[in-house]
Amino acid sequence: MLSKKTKYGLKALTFLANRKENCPVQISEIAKSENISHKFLESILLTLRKSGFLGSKKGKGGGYYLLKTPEEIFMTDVIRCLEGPIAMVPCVSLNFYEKCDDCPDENACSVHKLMIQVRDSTLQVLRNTTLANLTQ
Amino acid sequence: MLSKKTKYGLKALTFLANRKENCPVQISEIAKSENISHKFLESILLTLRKSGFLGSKKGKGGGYYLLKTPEEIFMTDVIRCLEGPIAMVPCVSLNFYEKCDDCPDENACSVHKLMIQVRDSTLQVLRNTTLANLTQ
DNA sequence: TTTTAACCTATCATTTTTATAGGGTAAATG
DNA sequence: CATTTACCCTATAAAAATGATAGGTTAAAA
Repeated sequence: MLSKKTKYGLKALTFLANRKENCPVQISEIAKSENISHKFLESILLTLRKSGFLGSKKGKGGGYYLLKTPEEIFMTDVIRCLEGPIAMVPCVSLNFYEKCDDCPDENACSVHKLMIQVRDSTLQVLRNTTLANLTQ
Repeated sequence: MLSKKTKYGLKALTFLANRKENCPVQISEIAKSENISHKFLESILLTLRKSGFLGSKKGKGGGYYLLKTPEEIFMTDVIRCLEGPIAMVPCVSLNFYEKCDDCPDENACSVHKLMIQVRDSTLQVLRNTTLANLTQ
């Protein structure tokens, strides 16, 4: 299940990408338009800024804006930033690998086998989708 | 992230499918072999029995056994039984559909759009994989 | 009738998720 | 240079989901 954090993050990014001018947009404006709690959205945008997706400006007329063009923002990167691993089990994760406690040999594990296939098919979608594909 | 419930359930099913004879196997034997808590596994096998994947026999020589051949047990069905929806958001779920609170129009939602694609690519894998593909 | 092993319900502990509180800091404005 | 604005940051708490345990019940075999 996709967390609200990731869902809201994607909606906010889409909102920014849909604007004609890439000038700072206030948290409040995004929160209101997308029905998101202001404070919760604030923490999400902060994460996106720290990961290099967004820039920010303080004070009057401040807000958040995209640091890249929508075409350059890949879903793999956004989801890994907000949601964490794309794989459904840590033992098949490319970026967040972890060994399973209960598995003596992961090459013999049936779940491992299946989840590699699921991961790869999900990756194929996410790698070929950018923020630009979500707009309009 | 795949729950332990689903993971353990898949491992147990694979364990049963890998046996030469389809005779009752005790919970304890599966639990020991797969490093799963006996009681937790018990509740999982109960779920699988109630959904028609497994049969059971009480008393001495009792245990659980497959009710279908491994070729007839599809990953879509097992995962929906143990994990719930395959989709990452309820608004794109085929079997567990729910409207989102925050979305006035889901056809205009960027997340909705993306998650339909992810769902479909995952489904393609799970629909084409049976328990038989996980064995040996 | 004793033993075995599944059946069933309730409960609890832990972790994760979601959300809120409240003050701090930088920038624009007049 | 004071005031307002709006992002920055840490801590915390409420809620939900997950993982695990406890303990007795029932059916079947020996």
